[in-house]
Amino acid sequence: MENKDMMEQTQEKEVVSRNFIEQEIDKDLAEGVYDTVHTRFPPEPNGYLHIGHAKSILLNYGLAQQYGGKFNMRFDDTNPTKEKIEFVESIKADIQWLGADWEDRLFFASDYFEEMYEGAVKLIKKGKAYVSDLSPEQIREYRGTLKEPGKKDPYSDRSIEENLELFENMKNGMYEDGSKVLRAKIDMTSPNINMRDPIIYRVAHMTHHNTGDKWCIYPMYDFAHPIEDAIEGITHSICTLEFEDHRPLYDWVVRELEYPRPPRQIEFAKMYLTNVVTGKRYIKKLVEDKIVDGWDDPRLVSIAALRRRGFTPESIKKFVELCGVSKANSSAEYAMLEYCVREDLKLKKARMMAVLDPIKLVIDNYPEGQVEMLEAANNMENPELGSHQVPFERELYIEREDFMIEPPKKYFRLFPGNEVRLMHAYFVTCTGYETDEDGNVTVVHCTYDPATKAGSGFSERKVKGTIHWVPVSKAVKVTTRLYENLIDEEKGVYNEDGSLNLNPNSLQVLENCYIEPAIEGAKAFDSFQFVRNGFFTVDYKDSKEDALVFNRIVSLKSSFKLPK
RNA sequence: UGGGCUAUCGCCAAAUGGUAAGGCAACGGACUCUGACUCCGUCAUUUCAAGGUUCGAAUCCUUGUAGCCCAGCCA
Repeated sequence: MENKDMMEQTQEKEVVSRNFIEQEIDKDLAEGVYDTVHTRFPPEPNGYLHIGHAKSILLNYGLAQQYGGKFNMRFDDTNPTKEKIEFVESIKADIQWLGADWEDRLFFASDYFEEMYEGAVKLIKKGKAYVSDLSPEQIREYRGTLKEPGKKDPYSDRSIEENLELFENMKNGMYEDGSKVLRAKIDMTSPNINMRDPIIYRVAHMTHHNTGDKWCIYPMYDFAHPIEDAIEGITHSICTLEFEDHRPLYDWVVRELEYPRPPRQIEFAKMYLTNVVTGKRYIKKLVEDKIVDGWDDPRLVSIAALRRRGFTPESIKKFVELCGVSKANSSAEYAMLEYCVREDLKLKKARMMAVLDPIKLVIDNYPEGQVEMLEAANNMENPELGSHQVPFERELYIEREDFMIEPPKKYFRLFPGNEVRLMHAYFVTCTGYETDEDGNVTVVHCTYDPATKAGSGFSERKVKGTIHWVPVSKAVKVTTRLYENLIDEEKGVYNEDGSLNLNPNSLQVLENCYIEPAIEGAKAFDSFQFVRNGFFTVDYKDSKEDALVFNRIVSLKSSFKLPK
């Protein structure tokens, strides 16, 4: 039964168009190049993960799932100068949160240092690698430029025996950092700079977070990565576009090292978000400069920040699927991400009323001191989420924007003489208002019609507007933070003079917000943030609770636009 | 003539020589106890440009144009 379902699903998938990576994999499988699919996510532990990594994680994991293959987690920790153990844990946590399961396959590139060393020795023995004494400056000089070929390294003719000895000496710590490197002997005149005798080992006397002081030579990415993939039996090594030029070298390494069924590198375009700072190094700098709270500041798009902002793993997964995979550089609109979280949460979460900018509403014909409990569905579209009670009384807070003295045409909310519905409660008709000496409205007066109680089936007349409210004496006062995305990338993260180009309204603190007392746990939170177009979620940094979703607050983004 | 890659609606993106999917956004309208949701409708005679091949081209060819990546002992 289950099998049948799965087959149907697969067939359905096949009708739908496949992305170019899936097509490549299909071909490999059909041609018998591989008989399984094994992918991996290989971050360097030098920072927190962000939305861009989510695409890679979910892509790699998804492919493995889809083809019934395996997915590995691997830290690409071949450069101890940049890596920290603290990032290892955060990365693992973020990936787990996203739901990518590496099962028992958690690896460190540094665990393969021995095999990589042997690989290097093998290359030397094949006459395909040599130790060079050139200084970093000389190496650069000899490499040539983008348009001019490089020059032969004067040390490239050393004998195999000499290279072997020198390389062993490198390993044994006989040379200072930067004084010697091991180079692959390929082609100094190649139009592809990566093939001009790339450095594959460098000397770095440094304590590694995983291997400690065992090594003082470390392999370079271009040499290490293909070996890591080959050792783990990776079939499809999926990475981003900037590594396209490195693929010939990747292939060279697995070929020269004679790995059977060598892995294959496939590149796809990174994902950017329009008008949002997505670069890892920018995020890092904003954190280090303390421009933001930390790596999980909700104005960022790190996984931790998105989590804190109320995004769910499902919403991010959906976003990645919606974006698709291609080789064209592109940047998705933030609206698409918001759509995904709305879509995911709308049936899943309880909703409640809240007022961000309160103004008092007095129901003059409602008995003073009377409190009545009204039933409010937690989610009107999903009755399974049940309901809660909201106390209703003579004095309420409503959103300041939900009242206007002189409304423009098509304004459906409260204004003198107009009747609206108080959500989950009664119809009220505005009878007047009070102002202070500056003319600001301080209190709105109204009368209610007891016959119009919600759920009573009243249908004699209809109203166009329904507004949120909260009981004055029982509402919970909270401080709300409204977060906007931080940077308009078109202007650049940094101005030409080096100053930061920040959105000054990226963080608004609203001191005077009220929420319903009804939902358990709500009191525990003191700050909120919102997802535009309808949802209001709790910032649950200090709570392990999932985000509550509030009902839409009309004043946040009304589709009613004031005529100019 | 350094090399590599890319170009399809405001934003993603499919179409693999057979007559331009879909989603987001936007805009109309219906519905509504959230101006939300839902529903229904509109939104590329044309695929960066110009030529060519073909009965037929987004797909093939030619010549251009634009953008991205590469000269770390980073990944």
